[in-house]
Amino acid sequence: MGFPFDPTRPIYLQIMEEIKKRAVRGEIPPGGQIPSVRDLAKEMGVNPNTVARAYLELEREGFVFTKRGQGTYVTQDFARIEQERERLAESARQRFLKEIESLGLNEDQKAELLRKIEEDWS
Amino acid sequence: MGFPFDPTRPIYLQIMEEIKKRAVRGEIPPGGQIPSVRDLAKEMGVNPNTVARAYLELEREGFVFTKRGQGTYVTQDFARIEQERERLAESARQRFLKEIESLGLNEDQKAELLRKIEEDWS
DNA sequence: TATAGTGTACTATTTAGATAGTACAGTTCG
DNA sequence: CGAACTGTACTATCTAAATAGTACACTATA
Repeated sequence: MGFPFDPTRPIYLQIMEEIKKRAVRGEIPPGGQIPSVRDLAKEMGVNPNTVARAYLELEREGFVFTKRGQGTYVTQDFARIEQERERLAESARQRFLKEIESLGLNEDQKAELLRKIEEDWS
Repeated sequence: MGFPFDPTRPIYLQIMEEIKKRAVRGEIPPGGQIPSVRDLAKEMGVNPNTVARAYLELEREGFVFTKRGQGTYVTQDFARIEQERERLAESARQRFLKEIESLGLNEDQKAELLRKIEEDWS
């Protein structure tokens, strides 16, 4: 039990990211129901209030919607989910480039890094 | 003025990372003095106490040392700095791989990502 | 109709992070 | 010596995040 949270970042933000990833991976289909706040809280080992906050923010972003008394569901807009996948991939790429750039590596070191990534993906 | 901090992460951790990056880039040489807590606080627009905490943690890690009444200095151990560069690059790479993996991209999408990175580095 | 499962709205408490302000001891240098 | 720097050590206050507990309105279903 217990989700591997990064202790240096707010849990509710990490829950938001996890829900988005599950939808982007297709683990939850468009219009599909996400776990109830109580279930996910138990699954992740956190307080239900924290999950509720994550769902509230996700709804404000329009990524999920709620049916009162029934549950919370991922948006039915498939393009919205694809857009999220693209956005997450793009920000991961930019964050990586920025971090590497801040280290001032030389060409050889960058090439070596690239080689390792290719190795992982081949 | 004002350093571009990530509001979702503790400032003192980001200051620690910034000091390490400056040393890794060679901006501060081995044994070189880092800014005084008051100067860096002014430069970054934060409270001196926050910078002091970052320096304290950096000293616990052995990355810097202090001379009472004089200042704080980056370790003279060049290997220690190189090790830090390697560690930061490696963790950036792994974080990137993990993030991409969590999105469930297909081979084409991964190849496209790789192409963009190569483009940036060529 | 009762029961269980939804989201949601509270209050209260604790903790970590950040700020503000003050103070002090050690060092350097004019 | 004295002034201007260093790091460091306090106290106090504020805020965001997280927890715990309770409660309520809504919905589906046995």
